[in-house]
Amino acid sequence: MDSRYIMEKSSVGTRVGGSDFNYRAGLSVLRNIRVPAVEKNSPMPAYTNGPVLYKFVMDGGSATEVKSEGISSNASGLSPGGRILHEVEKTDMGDQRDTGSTGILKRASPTHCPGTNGQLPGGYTYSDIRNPGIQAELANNFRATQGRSVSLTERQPLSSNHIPVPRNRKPSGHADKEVMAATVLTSLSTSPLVLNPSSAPTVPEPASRAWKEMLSASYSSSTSGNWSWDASDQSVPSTPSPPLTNDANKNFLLSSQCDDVSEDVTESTHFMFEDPIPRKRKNSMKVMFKCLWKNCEKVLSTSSGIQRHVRTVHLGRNSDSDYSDGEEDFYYSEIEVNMDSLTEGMSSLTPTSPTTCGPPPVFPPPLTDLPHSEHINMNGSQSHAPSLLSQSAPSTLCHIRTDHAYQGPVTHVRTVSIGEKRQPAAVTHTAVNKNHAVTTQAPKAASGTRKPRGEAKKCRKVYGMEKRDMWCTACRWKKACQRFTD
DNA sequence: CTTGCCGGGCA
DNA sequence: TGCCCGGCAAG
Repeated sequence: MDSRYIMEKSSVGTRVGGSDFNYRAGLSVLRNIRVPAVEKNSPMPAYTNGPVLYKFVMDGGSATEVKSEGISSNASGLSPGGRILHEVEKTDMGDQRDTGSTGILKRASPTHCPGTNGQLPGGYTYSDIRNPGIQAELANNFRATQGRSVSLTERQPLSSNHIPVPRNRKPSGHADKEVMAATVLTSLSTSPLVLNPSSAPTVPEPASRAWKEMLSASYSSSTSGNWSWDASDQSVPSTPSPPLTNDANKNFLLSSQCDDVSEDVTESTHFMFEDPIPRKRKNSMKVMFKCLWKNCEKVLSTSSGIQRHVRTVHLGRNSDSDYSDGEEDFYYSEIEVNMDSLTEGMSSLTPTSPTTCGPPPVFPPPLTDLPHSEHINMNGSQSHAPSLLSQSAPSTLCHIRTDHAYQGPVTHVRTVSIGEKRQPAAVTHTAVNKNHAVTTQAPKAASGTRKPRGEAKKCRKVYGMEKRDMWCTACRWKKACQRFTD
C-alpha cells in the first residue's frame, strides 16, 4: 500500500520518469535527470548536469533525500525568488530536522515552497511522498470538509476525528503527515495554476503562497514509479535548448493534470529534502553557482546572480522583473570549489557519493549510474576509479575476472612463464582475488559492454595451441582467461 | 589475420 | 555444471 516501499525496493536502475534510481544498501543515489521531455528526444543521458539526489535510507524506512546541486545559500528556505532551498522530509516521529542549520545548499525548485512551514508543528512542510493514495483521499476529504467549514485550520494537524478518515488510513504516525499533505493538496486545488478549480474552495492566500502550497502538495502526493510525461500534454518549453534539468520543472508548472503534478512530485520531492548533516560538504568548500545552460560555463558566486544571469541571458526575461517561476533554478547548479583539490567541474558533474571519502572519482560525463556505482564499489580504495573504457589499463587493480564456473583447478601452481615478460597482477590466483572478483563482476556484466581485451598474454599465447592442455580451463573453453588476468 | 572471450548450445 | 564452439571485436 505504501508506495514508499515500491520506491525503496526498486532495484538498481529503476527509473522513475526522468529519474534514475540507484539503490544501495543504506544509501541510494538518485541521479535525477530532470527533463523527461528532453529525454524523449535523446537517449537517456547517462549523466547530465542535472540535479543529483542522494537518498539516505534510514533504519525504519525513513529516508532523506539530498539534492547535490543545491543552489542557494539562503538558509531560510526561501530564496528571493520564492524558492525553497531545502526541505527535510520527516518520515517518522521524531525525525524532523531543522534544515535551516544545515548549510547545505540545495538547488531550489521553483516549485518548492515552504508552504506552511513555520506554521506547522514540525516547523517545516514535510512531504510524505509515499502515500499518494491516501493523500489523494485525504485531499478529497479535505476538500469536502473544507467545503463545509474548515478553512486554514487545516494547517494545524488535525486529528482524525475532525476529518473523514480514509478507510485504509493508518491510525497514527502518518496521520499528521497525511493531513498536511492533504492540506497542501487542498490548497493546490485552489491554486490558480491548477486547472481544476471546480472543487476548490477559495483560500484567502496570496497567489504565490497558494502556488507554493500547491507545489508542496504535489511533492507530497505521490511516488508513482512511473513518470510519464506525455509530450502532447505538456507545453512546449519556451526556451530554445534548455538544460536537461529544466523541462521537467517547467512542465510541472505548466502541467494541468494532477497526475502529472503528483508524479513530478516524486522527483521534485527529492530535492526538497536534504541531509541535515551535510556530510559531504564540509571543510573548506566555496560554493559557486554554475550556469548549466548548454555551452554556458558562467560561474557566479551568488545564487541571485546566477539566477539573474539565467533569467536574462538564457530565458530572455527582464532582469528587473521580480517574477520568477524558478525556472532559472534548473539552469544552474551549485558547485563547490573545494579548497583542497576538487575542481569545479567535478563538483557539478560528479555527484560525490556520501559513501566515498576523498576526491570523487572522475568519470566521463556520459557514464551511467550503474557503472558509477560500480566504481565506487570496486575501487573504493583507489583515489580515482578508471572508467569502463580504461579497464584494460594494467593499473586497474580490481579487474580480476574470475569465473568459478571455469575454475576447477585454478589455484594450481603455475608452471609457467614461458616468455612472459609482463606478469599480470593476477598471477597469483588467490581465493581473495576470486572473492573480490565475485563482488565486482556482476555489475560489470551488467554494463553490457564487452570486456576490453586485456594486455596480458593469455594461455593461448603463452602456451600455444600445441600445449592447449596447459591452458587454464577458461581459455580452453574460450572464456576469459583465468590464469592471466589483466 | 590473430587473439580474447561472449553468448549460447549441448550433454 | 562442465564443456565446447560460433562469432564478434580489438588489435
